[in-house]
Amino acid sequence: MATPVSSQTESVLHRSRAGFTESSLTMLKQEEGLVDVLQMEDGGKPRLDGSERGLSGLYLSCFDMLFTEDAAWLVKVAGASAMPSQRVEPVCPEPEQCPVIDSPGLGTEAVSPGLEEQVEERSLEQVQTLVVGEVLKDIETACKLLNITPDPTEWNCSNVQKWLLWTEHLYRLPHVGKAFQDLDGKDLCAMNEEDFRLRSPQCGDTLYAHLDIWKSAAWMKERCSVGDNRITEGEELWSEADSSCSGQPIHLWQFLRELLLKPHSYGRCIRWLNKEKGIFKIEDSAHVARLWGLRKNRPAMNYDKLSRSIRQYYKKGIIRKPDVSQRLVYQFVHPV
DNA sequence: AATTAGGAATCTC
DNA sequence: GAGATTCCTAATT
Repeated sequence: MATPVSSQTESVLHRSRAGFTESSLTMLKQEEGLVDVLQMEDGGKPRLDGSERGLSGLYLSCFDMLFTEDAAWLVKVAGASAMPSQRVEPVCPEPEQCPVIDSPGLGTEAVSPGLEEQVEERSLEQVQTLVVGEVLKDIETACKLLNITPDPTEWNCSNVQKWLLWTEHLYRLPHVGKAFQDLDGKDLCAMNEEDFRLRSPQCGDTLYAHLDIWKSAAWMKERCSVGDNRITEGEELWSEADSSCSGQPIHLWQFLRELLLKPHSYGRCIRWLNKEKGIFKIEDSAHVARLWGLRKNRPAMNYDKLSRSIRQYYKKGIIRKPDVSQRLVYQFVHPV
């Protein structure tokens, strides 16, 4: 695995304009390549459609969108004629060689100065804003699913373990939770990259980089909210009819709705067949069960039990089987 | 083999 | 007590 980040000791002091440290952004950029590799792992078929993506996945989705919807624009932005218009195959064997979005001087010699430069500058800002927005959204989604706060410094030991499990799960890292036992969020945030490596030689650097992204996001959020009551995009999402801030334990049907709300992240494991009628299909029953188990702190959760809970909704008139019954297809009785 | 259905006991808030 | 979990048997796909 590529070492995503190096020498981040001063990163907190050098937040970029968008609020993310240079190292976090570097990692995000490099993940673009990494994700392609990860998604090739089963049977060599690229999986670009949804779940288990997390930050990198959303980041990639963002690029999918740009490439498919406005390929010409992005090619111009990047100033790279070699840029593919579709991301079907991994574009670069080494992450270091991947096209990056805000490299100073990237492609600048190919573009004439003046107006075009300004346009490019603005486009880069737009891309950066887009990426940052997606990262924030993804962190918030993870928070909802794990029932933890976005700010790592507020985590208790159990929250830290949840985050580790989640990150390991998303990025298919080996399980290293034990190496971080009895650490709360403050302890974790106080650790540097070397500390992470000491505790986990295999993926300490990766975990450190991911935590750095979370720290940066929390830092940004705090900065945005100070003296500014305007609702940010993140907070808007946060205030959706969501379970995690109501204090009430989340219901399974709410959880399923939340997953369905994020096709970007979970479309591969659960998706609408007919949103208007509230008909949805569980595409990966084991994965949805795992997510539910994570959310409820029930490691032994499986689809057998989850589906039993869904069936309890039949009598209550919350969920039913659609008129034409299909395997793994259910219908909300009262679609929104 | 996986999914569906529902009874029943138990757990958790 | 509500809602979810766990375990179960039996039927269906």
